[in-house]
Amino acid sequence: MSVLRDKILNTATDLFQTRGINSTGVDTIVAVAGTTKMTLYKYFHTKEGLILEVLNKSQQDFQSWLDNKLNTNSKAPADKIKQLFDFIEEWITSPNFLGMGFIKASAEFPNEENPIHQLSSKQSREFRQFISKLASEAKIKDADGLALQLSLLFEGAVQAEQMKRGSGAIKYAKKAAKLLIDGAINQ
Amino acid sequence: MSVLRDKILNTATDLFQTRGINSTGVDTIVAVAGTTKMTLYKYFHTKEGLILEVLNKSQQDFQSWLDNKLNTNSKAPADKIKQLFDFIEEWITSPNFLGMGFIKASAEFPNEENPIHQLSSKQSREFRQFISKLASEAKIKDADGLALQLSLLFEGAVQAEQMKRGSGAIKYAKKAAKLLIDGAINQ
DNA sequence: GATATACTATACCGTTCTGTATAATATATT
DNA sequence: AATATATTATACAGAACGGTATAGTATATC
Repeated sequence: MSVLRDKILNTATDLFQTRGINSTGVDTIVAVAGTTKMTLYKYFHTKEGLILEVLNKSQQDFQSWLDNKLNTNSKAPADKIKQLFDFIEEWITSPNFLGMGFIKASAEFPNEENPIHQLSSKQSREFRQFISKLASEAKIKDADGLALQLSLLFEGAVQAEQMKRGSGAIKYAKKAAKLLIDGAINQ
Repeated sequence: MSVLRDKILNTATDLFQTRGINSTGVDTIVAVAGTTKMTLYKYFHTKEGLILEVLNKSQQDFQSWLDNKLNTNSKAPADKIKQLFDFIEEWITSPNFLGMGFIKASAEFPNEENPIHQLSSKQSREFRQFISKLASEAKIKDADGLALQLSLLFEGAVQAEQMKRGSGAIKYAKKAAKLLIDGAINQ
């Protein structure tokens, strides 16, 4: 919509990931974005509103990127779930990788009543359901079970990479995922 | 050492887990612990010092609990790694479970230069090395590789449980772990 | 009884936080 | 030229933050 609105959104996304959400004040956001608080509060009514929008946009961007990768590279339904972790590896090892929004946000807002925690939890659940859909389309019997296991490997690998850049965790997550997927297919 | 020192440490541990570290002020800690700031700053020179001690004690407590479980229940070396996730399940599903300190702390302090992040990262690495030692003693060839995979499942399951209490993620993590362990043994 | 130690109570400092009020400026539309 | 809109600049309110200074109390030891 507005160029300044986008600039604020992108700046906040970056700062939240690199410095933490609670440690990033709105003054810092507007200073880095090159605007003022009045403009920020015109587009986002509260800091919490901004955080929620940042989380939503981050997840949409990630999901769009992944959808595109899967749709252009994988033909058969079974290929998609088999290649899923190849693209996740590409995403995690990219120099632009700064972490997963909903993983960090849920840790900063641990209370399950908190709207930010609830959105994080929802995004995690929806991503798991997305994997489950891929598994279903690949005619895997216990699609939900496999999806849960793969999501654990995914979140574990992201967590490991957030703790130590270049951890190499995703390589082993990929191997484990392959084993679980092959096991689920031959069942 | 001192009863008040312990009270502050335990109160801070609880509040950090349930409300977040940055969202918990020292005023709140002393109020809940039933003491004053003067006493807190007598035992812990800074809030950061308190956070570091909380993380250390939490990890020591967890590791001691797990060591004890493994030593009293598992006889043969191979039994230990096979039963590891049984005890992790017991820990995660316990009503006292509030999450893993180093996972949340690393998310709240994402900068790798930060002492709190560095301690979190160290604790994650040491736990992985602990699993690797179990695998080695069970004569597993790629002990480090298996340990990394199991730690991903572990951290993924903890993350899932932090997001949604009663997620049931650990049940599927256990199944996946069994598959990976059996695969690594028959190699 | 004097002294040391542990702790409380309270007030405060300087800073930072989210959020708003007010006035000025720039730009485009009518 | 008049008007609406977007944006800046700045100051500030009110609360919370980490941390300290000061004075007083309770308890145990010598």
